Amino acid sequence: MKKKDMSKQTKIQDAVAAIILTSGPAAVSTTKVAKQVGIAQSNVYLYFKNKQELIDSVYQREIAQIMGTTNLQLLTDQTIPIPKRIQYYIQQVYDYSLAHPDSLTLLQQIKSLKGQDLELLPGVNDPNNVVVQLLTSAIQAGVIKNLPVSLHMSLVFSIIHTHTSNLNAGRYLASAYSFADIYQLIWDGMKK
Amino acid sequence: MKKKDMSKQTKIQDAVAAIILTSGPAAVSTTKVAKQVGIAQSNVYLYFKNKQELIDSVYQREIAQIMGTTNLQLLTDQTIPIPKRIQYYIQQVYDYSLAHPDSLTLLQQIKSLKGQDLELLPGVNDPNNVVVQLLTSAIQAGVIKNLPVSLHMSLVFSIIHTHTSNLNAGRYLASAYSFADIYQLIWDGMKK
Amino acid sequence: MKKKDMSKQTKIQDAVAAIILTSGPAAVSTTKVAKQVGIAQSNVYLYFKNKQELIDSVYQREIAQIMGTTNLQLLTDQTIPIPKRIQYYIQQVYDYSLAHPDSLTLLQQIKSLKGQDLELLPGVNDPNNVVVQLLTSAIQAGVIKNLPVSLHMSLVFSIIHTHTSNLNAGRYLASAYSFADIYQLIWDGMKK
Amino acid sequence: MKKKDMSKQTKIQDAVAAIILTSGPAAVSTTKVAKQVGIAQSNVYLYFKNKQELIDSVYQREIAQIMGTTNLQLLTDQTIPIPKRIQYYIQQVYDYSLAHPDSLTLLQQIKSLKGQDLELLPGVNDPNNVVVQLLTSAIQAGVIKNLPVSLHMSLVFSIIHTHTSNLNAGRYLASAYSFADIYQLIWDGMKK
DNA sequence: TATGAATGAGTGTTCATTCAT
DNA sequence: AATGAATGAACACTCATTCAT
Repeated sequence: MKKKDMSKQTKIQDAVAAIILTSGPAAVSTTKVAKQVGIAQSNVYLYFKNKQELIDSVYQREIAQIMGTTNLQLLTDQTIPIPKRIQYYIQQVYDYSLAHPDSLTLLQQIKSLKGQDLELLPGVNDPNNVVVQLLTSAIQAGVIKNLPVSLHMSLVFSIIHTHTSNLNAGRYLASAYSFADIYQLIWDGMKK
Repeated sequence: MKKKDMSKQTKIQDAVAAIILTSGPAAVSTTKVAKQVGIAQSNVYLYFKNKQELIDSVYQREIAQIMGTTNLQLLTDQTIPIPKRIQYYIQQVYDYSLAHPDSLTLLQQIKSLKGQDLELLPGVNDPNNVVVQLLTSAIQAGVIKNLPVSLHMSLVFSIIHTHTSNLNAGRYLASAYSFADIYQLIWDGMKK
Repeated sequence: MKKKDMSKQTKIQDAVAAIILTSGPAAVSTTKVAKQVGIAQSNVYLYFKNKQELIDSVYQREIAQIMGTTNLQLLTDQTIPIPKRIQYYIQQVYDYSLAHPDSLTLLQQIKSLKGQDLELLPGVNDPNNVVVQLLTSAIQAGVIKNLPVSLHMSLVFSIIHTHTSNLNAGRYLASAYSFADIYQLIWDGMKK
Repeated sequence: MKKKDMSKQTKIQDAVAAIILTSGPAAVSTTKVAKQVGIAQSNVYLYFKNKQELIDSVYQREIAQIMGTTNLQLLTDQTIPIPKRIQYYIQQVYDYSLAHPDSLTLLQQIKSLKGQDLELLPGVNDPNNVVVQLLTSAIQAGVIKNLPVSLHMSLVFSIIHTHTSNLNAGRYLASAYSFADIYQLIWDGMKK
């Protein structure tokens, strides 16, 4: 039913994501995507201008999903102390990553396609970015270490991503480590 | 001069590394590699059985270089307290990464070629691996947190890699942060 | 005109057959085939999964044509005496071979591509094969010599094929020898 | 020991023959040949001007071997009656083919490389050819059917070749059929 | 005699993209 | 909205051949 309701556009994006996750980003081709969706190859171009836009859209969709799941108000609420807000942030990334175990991997894979290691998430350099603002304030307030924001964010993402990948690969059970355990490592690293 | 002395094999590997770093691992093709080296495309196959072996060799070369620069004795020397040995380890990764700013990126890119994010360094699952042993002992001794070794390693690599990439991209000066700063974040995260 | 009506698929197969007959099976390449048909090389893959399937299809087409021209009922009609049925069989091969002078050559050439000389026609080892059944019955009835069926079939095909090739090469006129002449040699060899 | 005494030239020819018999004539390449012999690829060109000459030499060598094993005097001895001489001829082909089970196959494969089905053996059109002379005389003497000599020769070769191939493929035991059985079929076909 | 390095042409195959229907 | 046919460019890889050593 859900499948039935899904637009072709979505189906195509799903196929791209699936191919990336199973065979790597270099394996994505309109041929394979179309075959997987069950449409003609040329059909892909009805929904996406070209391959790059298709892949970009998959990236954007993933970002949008993260943003949609994220409670930005919690992070900007000045009435909540900064450490608490950072904890919320970490928890949100953690929860999202567990709920969508392939999401971070997918983003990282797409990034690697083009070369050069870019920031793990968009907006790391965007001063308007909510998280960047939160962490910047935290540095100024002397709450977390005076290090580049990107280092703090990298800490959050790499630890959670590695943890999720481990779970995904069955290297240990989800019950083996709680959020508190993971959070402790991250926060100990960040905090001043 | 140096170029003159270099064997074709090395030149080819260099070209592969360069292409990966500038255009991503998917952009590597025997055609481009040969063109960059200034030889006929078929010539690549005189030195490498196939493309995969070529790329693998670039990976192995990078690993070998890291290993060559690493002082393993320091890490296994039982007379040195564990925290000190871990510090040596972090310092070695840090120094290497600064001296070879593309090395970690290169390794990460090659890994991502095939899909699925594997461990950043080989031997993470290899119990004989010196670093794995060191960290395992550290956990048993209650020196660092009781979390998967891969999480601790991921912490080390992602922080140092992000830092190096930032420097490489000119986001801030190398003098802006000392090793001590970086180390502090990592060690605070790890230590119990 | 006929060319206009022919599907691309057929044209491609025709080109393959032509190349095999003029330059041998090893000379078949998608490049040459496409050039001969007047299409892009990649176009071949719209109609055939790969080169092997293309060549196989040419083989199958030839077999199908033979089967289509063959009156199998005559060969299985138990009311007709076995020698007469064998004569019909020989006559059918003869007529077909004269009408399609390249057909047997084509089949033989394709067979030789892969190495080892296989049976000249498919189904020589297939006990369900009508001809095999006919000849087997003939042996049991003591009508033809008690020798492997493949020898009898080889006799039929090699004599007729050589004769047709001779005609094709203009070594003598078709009028020089009648079917009766050819048949006599074959039948004398087979019969007990 | 024998191998040690063999000249490189011979070893190369052997490799070509082996490749043809196992993988078909199209699979012959200087690369594979050299690898099989254990020499450098370029080395092949020390002994043969080019690939064609190499393959031709393998062909010639096979022919020469047949000729060497054949007792030509028996076939031209006018004191022996023609039917007896033809029987000797058939027996010689038979014996040779059993002793060198791949020889006829090899010759046929090489022929097929170039396209067009040529005569099965060289000299079929050469009036000086001993066998052609024998069969021509036989026709004139009214001993065998008045059909093209090539048909008679094709009869001999195809039957014996098919029989040998069957043995080679283990389709039946050599003891299952005697020379007399095979000879009977051939001679019944030829004789007037 | 023997080799390894070199190369240009060729192989089969896949690709992203376009276009008429 | 959807398709199939078409294509040129790229791909990895193999080849026959040459040449300096």
